[in-house]
Amino acid sequence: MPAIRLPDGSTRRFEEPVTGAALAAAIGPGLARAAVAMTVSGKLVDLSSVIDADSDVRFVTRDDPEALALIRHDAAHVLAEAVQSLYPGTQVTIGPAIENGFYYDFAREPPFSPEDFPPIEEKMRAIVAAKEPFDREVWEREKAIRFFEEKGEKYKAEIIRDLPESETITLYRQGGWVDLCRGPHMRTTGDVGTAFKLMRTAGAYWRGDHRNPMLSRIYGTAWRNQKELEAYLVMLAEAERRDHRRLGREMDLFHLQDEAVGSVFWHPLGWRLYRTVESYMRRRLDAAGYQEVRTPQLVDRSLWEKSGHWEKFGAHMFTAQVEDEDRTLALKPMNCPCHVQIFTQRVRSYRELPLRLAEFGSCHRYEPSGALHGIMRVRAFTQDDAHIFCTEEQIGAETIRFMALLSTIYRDLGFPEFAVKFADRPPVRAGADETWDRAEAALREACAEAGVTYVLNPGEGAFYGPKLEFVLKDAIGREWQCGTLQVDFVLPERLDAEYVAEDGRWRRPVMLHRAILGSFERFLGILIEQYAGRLPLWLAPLQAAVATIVSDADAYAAEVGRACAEAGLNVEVDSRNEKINAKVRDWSLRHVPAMLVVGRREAEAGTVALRRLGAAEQEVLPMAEAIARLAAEATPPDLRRSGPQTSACA
RNA sequence: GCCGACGUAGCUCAGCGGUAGAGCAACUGAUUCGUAAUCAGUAGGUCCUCGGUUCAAAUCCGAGCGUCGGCACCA
Repeated sequence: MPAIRLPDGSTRRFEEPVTGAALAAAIGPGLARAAVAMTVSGKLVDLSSVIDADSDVRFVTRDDPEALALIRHDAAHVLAEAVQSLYPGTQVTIGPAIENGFYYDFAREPPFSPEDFPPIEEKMRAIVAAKEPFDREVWEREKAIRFFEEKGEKYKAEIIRDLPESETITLYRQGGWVDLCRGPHMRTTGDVGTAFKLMRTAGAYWRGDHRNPMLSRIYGTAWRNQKELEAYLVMLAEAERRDHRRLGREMDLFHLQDEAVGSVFWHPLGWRLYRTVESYMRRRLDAAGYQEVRTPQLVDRSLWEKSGHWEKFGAHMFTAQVEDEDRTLALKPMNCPCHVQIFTQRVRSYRELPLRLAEFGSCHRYEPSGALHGIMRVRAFTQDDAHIFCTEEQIGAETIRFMALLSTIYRDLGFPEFAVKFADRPPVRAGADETWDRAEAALREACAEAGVTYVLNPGEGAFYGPKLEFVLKDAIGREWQCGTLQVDFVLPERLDAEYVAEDGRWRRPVMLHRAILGSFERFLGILIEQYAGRLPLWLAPLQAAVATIVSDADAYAAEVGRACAEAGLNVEVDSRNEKINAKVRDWSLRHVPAMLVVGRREAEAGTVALRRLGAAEQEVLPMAEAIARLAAEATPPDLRRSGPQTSACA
C-alpha cells in the first residue's frame, strides 16, 4: 500500500502497487497525456514502472529539460531500428544520448556515408509516426546471450557477458524491433517527435580501444521542437564564423601549409597578438616569483632515456643525427628534464626552495596526423612552462599561489569561468604505488587548501604523476586542456635531483610541473574563438583604423596616425579612394576594434569621429582626447591594476 | 594511426570525359562621397602530387600528400 508524495507536497495512497501511467491518470487526464517518464525517489524510470513502496514521485513531461536526454536516447533506438530494417545484416552495438544529440555505433561493411541519411531519416520518421510503444522486458542472462548470438549480434552478446552478475538484463521492444537497453524510455517512439536530424558519420573503435574493430557511427541531433532544432543549427553556423582557422585568415593572423604540417606561420598581426600575450605572461611570472630560463632545442637521447620519455614517447619525438658523431639528438618534446639539469648544476639548499624555473619553451612532438587541428593541436608549439622545485610540505602553499595566478590570468584574458579536472594514476606509469598514493594525496590536500573544486578524470594523469587540468572550450563547445598542475615525485628521482635539507641531509625535491596557457598556439586559438575575433583593445593586434572621407583630409589623417603611434597604439591609416561605407565595412570585417573617421569637418576642427566596432553611433572628440581614451583602454589589465601608468605599450 | 568526406584563382564556390568559369579580393582608370560593398576595365589557374585508362582527363581508376569531422593518442 504505497504512499506517494508528489512535488506539490500532497500524498496519495493506493491499495495496490500502481504504474506511473496509472498514477498520472489518477491525478488528471492532462498529466496523463503530458507525462513521458517519472522520477521515483530521485531515479528516472519508465512510466510503466510499478511503484510498490512509499516514495516521492515527480513526472517528467516532454517539455521538461530532462526530457531532452530521453528524446535523444529514444531517437538512437529509432535510428537503430531504421538502419536494421533498411540494411539487414548490420549489427547494433551502443547508442547513447550525448550533448545536443545522440549517436549509434553499427558494425557494417562498408561503413555508412551521409548519402545514406535521406532514406534512414525517412524511415525514422515513419517509425516515429507509427508510435510504437516501448515495452520493457526482463530477461534471463543466458537466454539473452543466446538470443543475440542467434541473431548474429555478437557485440550485444558480448556486452551482456561483460555485465556484472548483479545487473538485471532488460530488453526494450518497439514494434517488431528489440534492443538490449538499461532504459528508461518514453512511452512510444512517437514521443521522439520530428525535431531531429542526422548530422555526420564517423569511425569509432569498439569499446574505445584502437586494437578493436572500427565501427560505423552515425551522429544525430534531436530536440523537443523544430524551433530548438533550428536554433541549434543556427548556433552551429555562427560557431563556424568564429572558428579560429577562418578568423586567422580573415584577420591575417597566421597560416598553415603542407610544407610544415602542424607548424604555424605567424603573420605580423598574429605575431603581435602572440607577443602581447607573451609580454603579459612574462610580467605576471616575474611578479609571481618565477625565474625565466632558456634551454636547448636539441638534446641527446640519453637524457630522454633517463627521464623515461624515450621509452614512453620515443616514437613521437623528432630526432636528428649528425654524420660526424655517433649520437642521436631529439628535438625537445617538453622542458622538464632540461629544467632539472639547471637545478642539478650545483648543490642546492633548502633555502632556495621553492625554486620556480619558467620557460616559454619551444617544443616539438610528432603528433598523430589525425590529431592535428588548426593551431590548437600542432607539432611545433611553445609552452608557458614552469617547474617548481619544492618540499612536500610546500605543495599546498604553491598550489594556492598557482591557483591565484591562474585565475587572475584567465580572468584578464577573458575566461572568468573554467573547468578543473583531477586526473589520477594512469594504467601505464612510472613510480611505485606508494609514491602515487603520496602524490595523489598531496594534490588532493592542496586542492582542499586552495579551495579548488574539480571533477575526477580517472586514469588520465601523466605517467609520472597526477595532475589538475584546466579546461577551456572552443567555439562549438569542444573542450581543450590548457593549464595544468602536476605533482611529480618520479622525475627528481630518475634525474637525481637533490638538495641539502635543514638537517644537513640530502633530500629529493618534489617537482610541480605547471602551465597556464598550456601552449601559446592552442591558447591563442581559443582566445580568438572566445572573442569571435573581436578582441579587447589591449589584445587587438591592430587597434584602430584612421579612415578618411575625402582626400582633403589625407594629411590630417596621417597626423592622427602619427599621434596614435606616439601613444603606443597600433593603427593603420586608410586613405584609399573608397567611400566611407566601404571602409567601415572592410575594417569591421577585419574586427578592428575602433575607427577614427576624419572628414573635412574633423580636419578643420582637429577632431575625430570615434566609432567602435559594431556600434551604430559615433562620437566626435578632440583628437587628443580620443587617443588618450583608446590608450587608456589599451593598457594591459595587470598594468592598469598596478597604479598610474605612463606607457600604453603592451 | 584508424573510418569517412573533401582538395579547381588570395577567398567562397560552379563545372564532373571534348578550348578552365563566376562573385568577392588584387591591379588600372573614373568618381571626392559622412559610418557595413561607387562604377568601368585589366590581370590572375601544372584544376593537390605521381601513375594509369582513353583519340582526349579538372572530370574515370590507383597510390601518395594535405585538410575537415569523428575515433584513438595527447609527456
